[in-house]
Amino acid sequence: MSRAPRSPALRRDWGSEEDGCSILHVDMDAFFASVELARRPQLRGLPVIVGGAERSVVLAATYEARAFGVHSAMPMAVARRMCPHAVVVPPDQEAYRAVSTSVMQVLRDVTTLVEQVSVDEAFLDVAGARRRLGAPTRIAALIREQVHRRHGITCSVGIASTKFVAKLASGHAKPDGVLLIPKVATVEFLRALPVGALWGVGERTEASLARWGIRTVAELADSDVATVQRAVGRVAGAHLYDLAWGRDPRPVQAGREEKSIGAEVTFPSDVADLAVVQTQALELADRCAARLRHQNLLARTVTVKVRTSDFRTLTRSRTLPTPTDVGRELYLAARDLLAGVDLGGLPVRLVGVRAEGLSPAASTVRQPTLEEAVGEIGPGRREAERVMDHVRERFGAAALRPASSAGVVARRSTTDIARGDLS
DNA sequence: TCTGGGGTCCTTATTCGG
DNA sequence: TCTGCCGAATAAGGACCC
Repeated sequence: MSRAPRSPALRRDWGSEEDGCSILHVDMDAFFASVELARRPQLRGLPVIVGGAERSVVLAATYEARAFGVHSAMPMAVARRMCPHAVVVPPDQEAYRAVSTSVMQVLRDVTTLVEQVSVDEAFLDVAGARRRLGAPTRIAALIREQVHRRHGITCSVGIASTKFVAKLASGHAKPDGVLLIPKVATVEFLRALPVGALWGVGERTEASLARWGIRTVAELADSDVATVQRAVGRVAGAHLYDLAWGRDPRPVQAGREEKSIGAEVTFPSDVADLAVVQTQALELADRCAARLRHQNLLARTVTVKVRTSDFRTLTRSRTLPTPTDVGRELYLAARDLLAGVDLGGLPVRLVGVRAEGLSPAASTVRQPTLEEAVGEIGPGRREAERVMDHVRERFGAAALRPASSAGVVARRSTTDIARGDLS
């Protein structure tokens, strides 16, 4: 699902020397769309778009849909216009996660050195697996065969001496291919690319570099480091310069820890009533807290995010006196923060709640807060939320909601309740 | 054309304690 | 006691990635 620019001409034979090329980047092809096709074979050969209803973007598109100019992150309204006969499938994150977990297991059977980057891609360091399984190209073939046999989906693999080049290589191997960039060919491969291909160069950075006459990786590599740093900043400049010369010392890191857990929603239409925004925040805080508890983590900082109708994004954050995994505590902080945001009289398009400063619950000392002492929140509240976790586990996420966000549910017909629905 | 939801990382400004 | 400096922590925003 990478959006980095590619040059078709670079999908060629760069040599077969595999020594020093122990990094593999495995990337699923049109992942969400492929999963949908695998379980609905009648859709094969058709332009298929995975995406939500109104006010959303394309999450994945089959190559048939891409032929019409549809690509991921494109507004759905635009995609439908470009390809009116496309089959639109709503996303099923649970199904994608399940396939992802199974694919990652295939990779971990190759080596323990697997760094999962997202739901559909991962880096492997196969230096230690060579004796057992053979050369990297052979390992890549093995992985591709296994993934296809188990799930009926294809993936592409990039093989190189560094993570960054392996990732670019997998992008150029797509769809359903393998590309090896021998160590000696690295710089030549990179020079042909536009700067936008470099990791960390998006629209803004690309424009900044262009103002200094830098449009290709070759131009960047041939520039003075100081010039690049003036264009994009000291740290980023030095980093980009190194990447342009194929220098990327970052190792494959297995088992990276999460830094934050968040949830956000875009309203179907903009909301002017702050009470509605706060009620939504309650549900989001609850979701965050449930995930914290599920992973045995506590959060120290709460951040709220608000996007106004003019697409301006504001954030406000607060560090709690003591770390928590209680939804009520996250919500109280979020509610205060929301009340303090100056929206300039504009209605709200999106609201989000994020928990940051995470630490393992087992090793974090929790001091009772004043609110806990007077009983507003605290151990009792925490136990209640744990019970709710169990109910949701058994009866589904919709089984329980905070009372103040249950207005819609309350108005549902009694037949739902008669059918045994707990809400 | 009209822009999701999940994140990470970096920069800059401010505050606070020593 | 006042002032200045420094570093760490916090807060806000923004760019970027999939």
